[in-house]
Amino acid sequence: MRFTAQEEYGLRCLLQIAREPGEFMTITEIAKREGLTSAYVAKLMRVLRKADLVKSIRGQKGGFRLAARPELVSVGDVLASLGGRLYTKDFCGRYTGTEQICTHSLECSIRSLWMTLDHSVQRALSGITLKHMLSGALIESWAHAASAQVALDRSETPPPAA
Amino acid sequence: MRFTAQEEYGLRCLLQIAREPGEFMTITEIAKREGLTSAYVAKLMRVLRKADLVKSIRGQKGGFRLAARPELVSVGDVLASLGGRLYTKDFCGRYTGTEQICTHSLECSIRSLWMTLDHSVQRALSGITLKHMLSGALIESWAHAASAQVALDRSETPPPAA
DNA sequence: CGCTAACTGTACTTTTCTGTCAACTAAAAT
DNA sequence: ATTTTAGTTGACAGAAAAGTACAGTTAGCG
Repeated sequence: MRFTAQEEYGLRCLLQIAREPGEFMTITEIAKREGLTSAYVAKLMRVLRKADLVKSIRGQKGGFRLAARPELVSVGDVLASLGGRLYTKDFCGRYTGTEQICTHSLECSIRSLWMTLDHSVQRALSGITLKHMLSGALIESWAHAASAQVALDRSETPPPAA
Repeated sequence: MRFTAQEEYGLRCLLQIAREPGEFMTITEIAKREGLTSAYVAKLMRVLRKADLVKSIRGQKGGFRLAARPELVSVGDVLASLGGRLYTKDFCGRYTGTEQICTHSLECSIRSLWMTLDHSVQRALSGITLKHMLSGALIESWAHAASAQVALDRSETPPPAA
């Protein structure tokens, strides 16, 4: 179980854009700030644009901005766009037979496990928005040695009820 | 964020072994039950053996058995052996500078996010053992439309306090 | 012993994911 | 209109993961 490069770098690029609200940031600028090549950033931005997470304009004065305000953008959606979900319905199809059989066989203990883990991750992600990331709310929650979720719930900017 | 093939198939093989307590199961038998090639199962079993999750004996009458009773084997440990942890300390090293700088920069919001997710996954996995997987406790927890963790806590075989 | 069944280890091939490149299109400035 | 800046696209090369092949070792059995 691991994060993909696309998730890591895509989220970073999105956060760089989110830091300058209202402005359009160019690929070159994002690349410079993150220490990535422009070509790679361009590829990542394409994914984010297709997921409607950013809006782009071309030509001079072009660039990218968030499609919505940071407090409305769930990190869960961002990661799902960049790297997909942990568990999807077609997961079983690649090896196991029909879903009915699967449900009663040993393999499906594993399917349930994957569902459980996906559920946990979604739960943890549900209340975290780009704004939380920008404000350092997550970092603080660790500094206080409490669970991230609990700390977020008490922070100055309460997350929406997912 | 996704599961590796090694996690999926390695855990399946381990569960096949766990189904026949006391016996030694051969690679051929495991491969047959899971529909995998013997060569691939052999590779997976090596990983499990090096993690001390199974014991092997060679020669005729050889095979594999669990190194410990199913109720003592945490699925979290199994997955960590097969695919590593979601977040590790050296994670930042591959791109960011020192940990101090990292803590106060934007990238570290991401580091905190990865830590949060790792924490959630570990929490979900902490109480799940091979025995739970075998007994169908996870499947039942989904059938009752409750969170897996809650359902497990109430099941006939209470998980150890992680 | 010698044969056979079965695990062990290394090296190899194939596939998938990362990251790059070059050619293209759009918009603004002059 | 031309030039320049900047996003768009698809094809490609390198790296990592997945899966295979094969030669070697161990242990039972006759």
